[in-house]
Amino acid sequence: MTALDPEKRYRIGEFGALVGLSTYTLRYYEDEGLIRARRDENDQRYYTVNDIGWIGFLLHLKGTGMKLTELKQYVKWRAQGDQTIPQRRDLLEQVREASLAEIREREASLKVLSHKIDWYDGKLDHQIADNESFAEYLSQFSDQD
Amino acid sequence: MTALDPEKRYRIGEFGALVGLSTYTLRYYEDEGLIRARRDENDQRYYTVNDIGWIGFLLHLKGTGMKLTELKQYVKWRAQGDQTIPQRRDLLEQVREASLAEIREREASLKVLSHKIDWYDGKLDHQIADNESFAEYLSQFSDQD
DNA sequence: GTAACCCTTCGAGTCGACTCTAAGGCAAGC
DNA sequence: GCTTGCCTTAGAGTCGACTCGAAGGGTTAC
Repeated sequence: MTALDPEKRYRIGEFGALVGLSTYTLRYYEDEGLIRARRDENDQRYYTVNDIGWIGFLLHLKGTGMKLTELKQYVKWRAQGDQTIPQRRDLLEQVREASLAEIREREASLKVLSHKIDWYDGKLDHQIADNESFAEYLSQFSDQD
Repeated sequence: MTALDPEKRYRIGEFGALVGLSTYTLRYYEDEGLIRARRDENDQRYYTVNDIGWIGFLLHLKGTGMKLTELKQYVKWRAQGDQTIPQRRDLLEQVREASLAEIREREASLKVLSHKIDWYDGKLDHQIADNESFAEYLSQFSDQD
């Protein structure tokens, strides 16, 4: 069991590599108020393993399709304490619905794409094209190809 | 049963409303070689119900996350006839994999977001915050909030 | 007949989220 | 002592996919 030292200071470059963000992006996020970094006696930023949690959470939110502006609003509310929990909850709920809708749309599109791949596979299987059944097959998707 | 007239000519504005694209976008796609429009004796574009199929298919491909550049390549190959079927198939396959990977990532992110919503709901239920269990709960996600 | 629509070219603007450069300067490791 | 990394501010550049505007002119619908 290698225990990670909670005191270890990661400088911005090292930390960026750890969380998968460039130094540019880390500073950019800091400018935008999404994250904070502590500073050493020479004003150089440093992070600890503790900071991974929050950034990971942020990246998950971003991964749902949440925009930076929304993230900024969220962080702002968070800084205002527990009385903004309803707003934060509602924002996340709204993001969740939008994200689920996008997934559903994408899945529908993927279905069409997959059928097309299947059709290509069929066409590749037996070189003799049966254009009659092709047209029939395609009519399922209102796809003229 | 209202049969739609396959001869009916839709001008660009009407057709755009039908497929959910602006006239700008339709002309743009045409410039990019993705679609074609017939012209009347005065060089005005027109479309028929027949054109809906291809555009719908395109929009489905786009809906999987396929980029315009990829779409353009696809259309180019399509114009070259059946000998490019393997390339087209492979391109679609590649798009499919990328798209599925994105869905999986988004689903993982959504799980985190949903847990957070649940947690807010719990917190809203009983006003007395139990910070001990909160920290415990969050540690699941390596989320410091 | 007049408003609303369509045509062309061509270039500029928008949005989102970075990404990088410049300029000038400190700091740490080998 | 020199390379590499970090600091600042401020602004420019990138990518993708539109979106719009101007200019100048034809067309369609009521």
